Amino acid sequence: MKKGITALRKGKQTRAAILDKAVAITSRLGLDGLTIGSLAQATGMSKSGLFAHFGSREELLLATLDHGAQLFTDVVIAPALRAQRGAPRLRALFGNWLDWTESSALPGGCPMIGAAAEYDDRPGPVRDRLRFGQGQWIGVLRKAIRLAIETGELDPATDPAQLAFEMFGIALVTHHHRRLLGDAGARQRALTALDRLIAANAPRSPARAAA
Amino acid sequence: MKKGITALRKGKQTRAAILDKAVAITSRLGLDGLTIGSLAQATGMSKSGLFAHFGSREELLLATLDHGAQLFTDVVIAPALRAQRGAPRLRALFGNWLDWTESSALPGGCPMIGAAAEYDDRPGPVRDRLRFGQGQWIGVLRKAIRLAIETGELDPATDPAQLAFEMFGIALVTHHHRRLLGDAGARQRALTALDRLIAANAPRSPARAAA
DNA sequence: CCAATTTACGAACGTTCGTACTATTATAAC
DNA sequence: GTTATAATAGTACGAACGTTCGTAAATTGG
Repeated sequence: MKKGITALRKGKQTRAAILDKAVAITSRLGLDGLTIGSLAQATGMSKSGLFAHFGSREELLLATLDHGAQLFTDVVIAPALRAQRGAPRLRALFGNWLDWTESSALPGGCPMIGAAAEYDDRPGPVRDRLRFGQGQWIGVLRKAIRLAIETGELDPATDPAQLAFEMFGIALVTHHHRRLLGDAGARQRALTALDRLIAANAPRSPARAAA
Repeated sequence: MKKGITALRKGKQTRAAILDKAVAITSRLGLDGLTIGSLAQATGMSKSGLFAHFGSREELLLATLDHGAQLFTDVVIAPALRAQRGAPRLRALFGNWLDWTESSALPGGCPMIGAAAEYDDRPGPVRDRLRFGQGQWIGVLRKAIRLAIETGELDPATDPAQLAFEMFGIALVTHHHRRLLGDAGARQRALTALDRLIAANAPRSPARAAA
């Protein structure tokens, strides 16, 4: 038998394949649209065979969110960390974020944004997982902002939480406008907004960048 | 028999009562969560009796969106139009918008925002209706911005579309942070962000406000 | 008050939902 | 190669889904 470099056992790799499809479906139809039957059909498996991988639908939803979060980390965060800390990294994070919502693997945009809108008022494990993921991501954003303050590219008086909040808003409205309204210029508007956001938080006394 | 001042026939007023509940359910569970059965239970009606008012589930969804839009107009737009044109009206629109998402009639926040996230990738009458409503609202925002330019409270170089876009983003992230993350300070952050937005678009040469 | 019409109900349809069980096949370890 | 185990399929279930139909009750207009 051939064993790939990853040496994944059969079950694990079909599970991963299932979750790829699950993330895509969630992207288009939301978590509510992710049913065992439709997912089985999409993967060519039987309902019961697929079901055995997760034990319950809720576990499937949680696994899908985890899979999506892992994908997000790989595609959005990790590459941006290779950019120079400070403003370049902040812009890279933001740009990758916008790209992510247009990824071909996500026919309906960011699955977490959709899921958040669905589950923000439904207490339970799904919402908890969502909160955790979004909290992690906001933490990454805030840290990148703090580093930009350290490099002198942002004013020391900048509130990282406030700036992350506003950046998040731009990402959400970009998603909203492009997806729902078909606004092709949304991305450009988003970049314009980010520029103004950074400019508004530029150092008041033009101290040269350090580090 | 007593006939109210509105002189609504029986059917119309139960229909309105149904739609009130429908909007509330949509607020919490989204359009996907709005089922004939649950809505019948919430109103104390039979499934078939309720169904007869709409003829199909899709028609129920459309009627729910229309009802929500009407509510939005009454609660958010109309009162703000009594504020002085220009910056005051713009702030009133924004503030009413934020209040709307916390309205007691909407236990899960703005139903249109939730529905938009669900249906932004599902072509059909529901998405079309959603687009129309959101487009109308954006039009109102842009007009208010244009008036603020005319009164001299915003710079003539201000792009109404860009500013409306960014305001929309703040509203979305406020909704997101408060609902999902339980961020009680979201509203204050939103007002701070709006202030910054207006300040950033303040007239460059301090021409006195006209009109 | 009566007749016409609107409004609501109850029962049943076929489908899909999530899940439980059993059986069968494919894989991994020895 | 044989055996133990993991992975998939098959079947069936009760519940909920949207929808249809025939009928009873309530409301309306004359």
